[in-house]
Amino acid sequence: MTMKLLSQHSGPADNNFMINGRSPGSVAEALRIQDELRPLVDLVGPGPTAPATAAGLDVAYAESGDRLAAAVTVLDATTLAVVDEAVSVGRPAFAYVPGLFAFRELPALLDALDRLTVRPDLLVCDGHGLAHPRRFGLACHLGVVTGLPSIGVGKTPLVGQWDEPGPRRGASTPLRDGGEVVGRVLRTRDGVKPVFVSVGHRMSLDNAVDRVLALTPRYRLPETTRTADRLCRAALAARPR
DNA sequence: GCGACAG
DNA sequence: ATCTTGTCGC
Repeated sequence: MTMKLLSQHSGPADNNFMINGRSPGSVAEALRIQDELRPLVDLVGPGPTAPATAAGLDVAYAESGDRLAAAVTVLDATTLAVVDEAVSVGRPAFAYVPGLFAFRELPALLDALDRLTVRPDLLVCDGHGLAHPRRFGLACHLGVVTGLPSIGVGKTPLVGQWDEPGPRRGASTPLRDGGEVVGRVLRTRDGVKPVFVSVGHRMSLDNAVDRVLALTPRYRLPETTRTADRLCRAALAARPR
């Protein structure tokens, strides 16, 4: 039983997704919030090895850039069938600033999460977790705020250096930044460009890599991300202008 | 000072 | 993120 839910939110004012219940009003404030929340990240995990469900989260923007749709899809982790989904249409809550990306999409994503009827066992985010300049990317932020285990899967790097992984699915190399391993560069399919996997919250890196591979039976990106991507794009198309 | 820079 | 034309390959 797939539940489709659509909501409208007016912007940052009605979203309590951080310590004081509103979006930051400046870069300085956003940085301060990251500093406050970062210690709350659970780096021990190791997280669920056999989650019943896994959620994909993604956001699509209108060409004007003044409107967005955030989607969450919950998949049966074994069959990869969608068992629940929700969308929220709204406004970007913050300017796009690399390193502060989460503040832009978090309100809408949390709004969508609130509308799910199923509480997922794992969040798979389209963006980095610990592979972030201050070790607090979108996946960490989402994990801390929801309390759910989370993984970051980025399509392009934000920080770090790495060696090219082998050409076959499953090959991976460490992603290093500032003398520490912050993620893994993972080949999810034979011969395709690798993705950047990092821990978000309540997960070990090894488990995160395993979960991503389990969610990637056919394409470069996890099925969770693909279903969420289609959903938010459809939501925008359904409400043009 | 000059680039790089998730989505 | 989104725009954008063709091209290569299954």
